[in-house]
Amino acid sequence: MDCSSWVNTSLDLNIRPHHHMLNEEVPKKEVERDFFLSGKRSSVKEETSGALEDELKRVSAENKKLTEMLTEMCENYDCLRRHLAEYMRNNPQKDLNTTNIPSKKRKSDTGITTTTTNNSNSNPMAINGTSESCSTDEESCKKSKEATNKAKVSKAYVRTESSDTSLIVKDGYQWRKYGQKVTRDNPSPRAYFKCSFGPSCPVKKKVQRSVEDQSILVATYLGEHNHPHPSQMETSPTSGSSRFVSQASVPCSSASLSSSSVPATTINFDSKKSNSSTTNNNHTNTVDAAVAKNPKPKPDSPEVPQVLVEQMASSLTKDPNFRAALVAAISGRISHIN
DNA sequence: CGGATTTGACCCGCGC
DNA sequence: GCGCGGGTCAAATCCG
Repeated sequence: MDCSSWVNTSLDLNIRPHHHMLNEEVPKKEVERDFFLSGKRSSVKEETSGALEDELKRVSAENKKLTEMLTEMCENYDCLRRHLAEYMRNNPQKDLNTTNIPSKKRKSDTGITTTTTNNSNSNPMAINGTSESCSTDEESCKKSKEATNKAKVSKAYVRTESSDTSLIVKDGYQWRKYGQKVTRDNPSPRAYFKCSFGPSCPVKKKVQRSVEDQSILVATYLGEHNHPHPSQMETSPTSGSSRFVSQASVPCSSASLSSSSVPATTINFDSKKSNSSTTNNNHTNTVDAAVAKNPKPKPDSPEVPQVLVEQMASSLTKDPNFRAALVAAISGRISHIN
């Protein structure tokens, strides 16, 4: 209610809410007038301004802390990104795909795999698990290019209970299964789903268990939902968290990566090359790629899950959508407190 | 009974 | 041209 929380901060926490004006035009005149009107009221004003100052300090400190945390996360992210780039250089053959089995794959399937192997790093539009372009070096790419231009492709890895044999990835959307196949390179069946949000939504997904680790489900999403996330429709629009879920863009952002319900992430196929020089909007791709690389937990690297968590956290903090949601959430919280 | 799932058949693109 | 394999269709079945 009061204006104390609306300090201009480096986090841009204050997006000029209506309170804001209290600090500007209106108060000046009113304070002046009040001052002349009654001394009693001016003392009240003094008290209030003291409280406001305190509040201001508190919020500023809070803001500073948040900024520091953010900076730290960003540094971690950069560090991880460098490591990833280095790793990619050292292991150019290893793909993001969970199947390391070299297969004489056909191109239709590899509208996906081709995009992973060529220079899609120049794709500034790829955001959060999307691959839109095949590059130029393959003619055969034409068709998959068409396809991928129409349907964005993203991938998510979801750890499930080992006892859980279903091919269900809970990402918040409703899916209708329309087929199941056993593919050659993987003994476990692949399930095909369409978004059940009417025929208007073209999104499809494939779900299959990872070859290396049967407890990991690999969900491949094709296309973008043209409707809001169900959770967004159900919950109040003022809820910061729900807004975040919906803004986490694209398909599948809320699937869980582990049994402990770590928020999941979308994986970009071509992101492994999504270059490290890109800034801001693309950084998530690189990290997602790193995540994508890790679905098969290496026995000799027990720290992997933690790394995943850190990567996701870093990725999230770099995500403008997430930041916007964070700002909204914090702003809401602060104003709620007041 | 209606919607969701299952599953065998079919289609189509690709490699040989 | 043929065979293979992934993706989709649609009838049958299941389930609430």
